[in-house]
Amino acid sequence: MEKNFQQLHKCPLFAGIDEKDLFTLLSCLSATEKHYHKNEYIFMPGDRADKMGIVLEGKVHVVQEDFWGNRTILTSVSSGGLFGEAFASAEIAQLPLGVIAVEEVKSLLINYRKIIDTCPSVCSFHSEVIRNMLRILAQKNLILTQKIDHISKKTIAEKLQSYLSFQAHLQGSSEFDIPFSRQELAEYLNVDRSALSRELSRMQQQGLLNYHKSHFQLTDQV
Amino acid sequence: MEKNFQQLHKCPLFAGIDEKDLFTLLSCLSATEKHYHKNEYIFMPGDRADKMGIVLEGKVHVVQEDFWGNRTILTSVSSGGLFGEAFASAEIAQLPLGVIAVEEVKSLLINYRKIIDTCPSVCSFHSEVIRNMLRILAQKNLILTQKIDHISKKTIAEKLQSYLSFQAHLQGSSEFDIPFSRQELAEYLNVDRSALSRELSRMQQQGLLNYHKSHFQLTDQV
DNA sequence: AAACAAACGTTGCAAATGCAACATGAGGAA
DNA sequence: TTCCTCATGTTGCATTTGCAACGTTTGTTT
Repeated sequence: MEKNFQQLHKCPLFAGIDEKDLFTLLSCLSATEKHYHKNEYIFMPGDRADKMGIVLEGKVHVVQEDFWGNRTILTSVSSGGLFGEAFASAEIAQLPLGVIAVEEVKSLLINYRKIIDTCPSVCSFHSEVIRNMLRILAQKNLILTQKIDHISKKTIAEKLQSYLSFQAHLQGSSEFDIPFSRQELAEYLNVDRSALSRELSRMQQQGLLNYHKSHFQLTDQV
Repeated sequence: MEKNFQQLHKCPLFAGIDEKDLFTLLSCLSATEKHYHKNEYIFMPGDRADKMGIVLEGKVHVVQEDFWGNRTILTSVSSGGLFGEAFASAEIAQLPLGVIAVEEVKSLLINYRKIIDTCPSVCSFHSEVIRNMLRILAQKNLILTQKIDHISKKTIAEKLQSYLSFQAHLQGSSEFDIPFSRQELAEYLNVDRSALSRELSRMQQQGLLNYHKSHFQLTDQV
């Protein structure tokens, strides 16, 4: 268990909490460590959504199946990441999706009530965890909103303008590097890689921007 | 101010809080009511993101401008709705977007610190507000995730299968009504209305479903 | 240097979609 | 009833995109 404390310290849910207080906090939260084999379900669709999990080791997939049986991987969560936190916090009764171990997984499960119900001993770190939880949910919110903003544009060129403008603003300059390769950017924007290259090429011809690999420079119209 | 209390009672941020406690709570939160004229900015891009707002009367738009000056309306918030809550909760320094009054607006502004910092008088409703905040952020999270799940499918048919499967699951039956008109559904899925009609028609021919207006029945393949 | 692999750019072509124009049908008002 | 309006369905056509195949560049290995 000891070595996992290192992991937990990096987990955003425990940000700002002194390492020496972690054990106290974990017992206060009744956190339990569980191990799962490859392809084993951690949460099944229909389970009560009263728990959330932290991946300590390994990788899990959040998966969903539609009416006709088509299976989709919604997200992949690796070491330090959370799963089930949105359903627990939203106070949803039943999970509409499953969480499955992609490989051997060590995970920490926490009952959500233990987080929001103030504990009898009124530990001071408890309120810190709640604030972290708020920050995590809100940040994910913003990330999701941005992504929708980008991918809901009609054409690839518009998606690119939206994404690149956002990056320029984020990095405070019209010249910047993006954190994606072409293939990754294409996946993020839900478009074909070669079609994306084609559009970038066109936009450069039109004088909207210059680029090389992952380095971009947006240019004002003259 | 009195009549606005009715509104506030319906605001999810104050769910579960007794109406008689609202005034105490509001002063505890240092909530201030402000009025805005049509086209007046409530928040400007670059403002400190330390406040959130509740629309009491009227309607506001959350707007963004990209590098080349293209303006987008991200969301529209009307009576009872919140704005700025994600940025405040995410502890973002500066707002990357603006909030503008579409018409005459009455709004309640709350400093986010007042919500998460436990107040000296330790009012019991305070923790209720925090729990509400968590629920609101998490629910919005799920709504956004679902939308991304739907619109990130490649074809219109796949988007429809994703959306309709979700509705079927939500309503617990393979026969259900959707809360959208065709035009609204097309906007939600980011596709053309007539193209959407065309796909629905095809899917019915293929025996995947039956529909009439907003009533749908998903059918198993025989 | 030579050989290879990986990432990216380019392009022809077919499929999907947007767009526009029109048809149909249901419901409301006079 | 008749007329009108609005939501939805239908369809031809142009554009956009996905897909596949191939060319180019860069960096690494031997």
